[in-house]
Amino acid sequence: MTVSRTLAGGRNVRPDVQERVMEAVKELGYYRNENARSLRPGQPSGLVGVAITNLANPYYGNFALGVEEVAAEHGRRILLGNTGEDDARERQLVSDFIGRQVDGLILVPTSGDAEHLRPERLGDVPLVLASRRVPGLDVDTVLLDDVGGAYRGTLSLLDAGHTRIGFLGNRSSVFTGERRCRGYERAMLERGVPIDPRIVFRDQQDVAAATRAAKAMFDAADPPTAVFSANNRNTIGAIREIGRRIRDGEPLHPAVVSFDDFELSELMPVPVTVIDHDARLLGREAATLLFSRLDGTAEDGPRTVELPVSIEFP
Amino acid sequence: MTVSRTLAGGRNVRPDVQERVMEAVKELGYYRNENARSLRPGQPSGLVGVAITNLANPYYGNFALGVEEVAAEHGRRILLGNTGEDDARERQLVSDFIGRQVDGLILVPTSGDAEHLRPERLGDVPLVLASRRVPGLDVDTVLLDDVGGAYRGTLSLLDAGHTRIGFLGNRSSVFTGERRCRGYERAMLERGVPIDPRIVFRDQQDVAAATRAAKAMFDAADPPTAVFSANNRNTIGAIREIGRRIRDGEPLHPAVVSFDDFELSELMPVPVTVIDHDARLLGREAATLLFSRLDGTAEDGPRTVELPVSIEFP
DNA sequence: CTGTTAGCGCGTTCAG
DNA sequence: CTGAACGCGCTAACAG
Repeated sequence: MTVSRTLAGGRNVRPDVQERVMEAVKELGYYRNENARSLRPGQPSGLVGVAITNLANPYYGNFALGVEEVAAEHGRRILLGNTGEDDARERQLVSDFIGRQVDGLILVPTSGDAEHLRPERLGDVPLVLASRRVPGLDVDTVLLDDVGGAYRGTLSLLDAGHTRIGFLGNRSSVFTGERRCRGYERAMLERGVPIDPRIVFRDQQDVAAATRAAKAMFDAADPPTAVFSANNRNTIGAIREIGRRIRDGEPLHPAVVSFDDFELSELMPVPVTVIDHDARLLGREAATLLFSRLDGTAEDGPRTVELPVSIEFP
Repeated sequence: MTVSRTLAGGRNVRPDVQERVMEAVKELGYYRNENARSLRPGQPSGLVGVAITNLANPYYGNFALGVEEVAAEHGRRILLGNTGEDDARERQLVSDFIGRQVDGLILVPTSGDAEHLRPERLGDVPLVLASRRVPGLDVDTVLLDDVGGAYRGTLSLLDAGHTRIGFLGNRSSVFTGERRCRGYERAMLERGVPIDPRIVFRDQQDVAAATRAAKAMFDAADPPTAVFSANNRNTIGAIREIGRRIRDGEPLHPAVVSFDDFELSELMPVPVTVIDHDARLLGREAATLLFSRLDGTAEDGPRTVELPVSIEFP
């Protein structure tokens, strides 16, 4: 008991006894068992469960870093799982996290159903969604200004005089894919520029698929003079294809707007406008939302934070 | 008790009772408390502590992914911490991990002392080091073939006729920085090409510093005709500087060899040879080493796995 | 200021 | 096949 009190800060323990305790702790290599500590109901475990879709994507690595930083500032540790866009894996991770008594959950949901995330299934474990929403689930959420960013990016192409603007993006079941396409459509509609479905490609989840889509786009009868790419993977694919054609001597020189930054964008063979944002900040924001919930500092209803994006011209 | 038995597989429980249990579990949203489960000594917690230096680096994101994958295959979860190359933070993370009863530790050590990693401090928690070694600590380790890769990369430049080859790398206290420089030196020595310290820069930890170093290198009296870059961060910095000079009209066209891959390397204004390797595989290998130790399948002594690298010419 | 009692949720062990 | 007793390490609550 005296040991417990000492390690808990030393209230009501004689200083000399505290010292003897600390000495023994060092000597024996004693570590307090954190799991036993949180056995008693109501005691926090100090753990936060984090499930993201793809750690190999630098975007999510930065996101995880942001979460980890804020968690550390609050003396918490994170349990990390990778879902790989797999519903079943997400469900499994969430139940395991709950079984391990996490104090809260931060999730980049894979676009499935919401059954396993309902409050009644989660008990009183607070949940924060990041990057994407889950239909029918009204909880704290951190998003990017996808629609606004895509809208402004597309507008910049229209302002430059382009009227044939191709689109490359995620499949529409992906939340961000849908939103970014909406921003593109809104800008086009607003300016009365028709959208040609033959140069809109919305099914590419990796660089290889994006390269193929770009190929098809430039092989079309009336190829676009500009491309809006809705994410990093599609941008890399598009530029890879454009670069190949330029090396092969094709007189091709489309303008590119990319949602998501990438390194050395200034050295590309065509000018690239970047819609930039900070994944680490998104992670920090998600964690901040969660901890305000845990501290009881939060307001009642579910909150949504939408982080701004910035546009960087070449 | 019957519930416990049912959830443990159902041995010695009547099938109809099992069904009623499962039904109630679903109805009540019951989750077995994994922490209480591992309270009894000798019971594994199913947790692995992972500490890496910088999650924002895609290399370590991939590494973490590899570890997570193998851990998941073994029914384990990972506790993830970011050290940011900070000794104190690493010590703190390790003790917390032990307090949480992790079954094992995987660590990309920050180059400090080894006191807190000694077996007597760790109890019987097995430790695997990745990417780097800790002086005086003889444990299971997964490394890349840094020396060999740097050696072969440098040779390829010498074979192409270059005799003034600059070097950009990490500070020498970083284990991989030291090893990659050794490979460079070995190749130069072997061919009798003198190393000019005025074009050897070994102190750059980020892109900005690398850009400055490249600037100094090309501003030197007798600038190099080729550059060996010891890691991704230095490569990006070097190419950024080279690209800027080419755009400004300088008649500059150095060959570049880069330890670490990066996207769109084929579109660079100068040809880039890449020494490529798989961080995810490194993570998988580290986890495999750890679990073989946990299963008791491992041999006695500490093992070192050195993963090969591949050289990709432009 | 220090020690005792009790109970958190689980699984091992032993009785029925 | 099912249940009761016990103890894992810890701390809130209550003596002393």
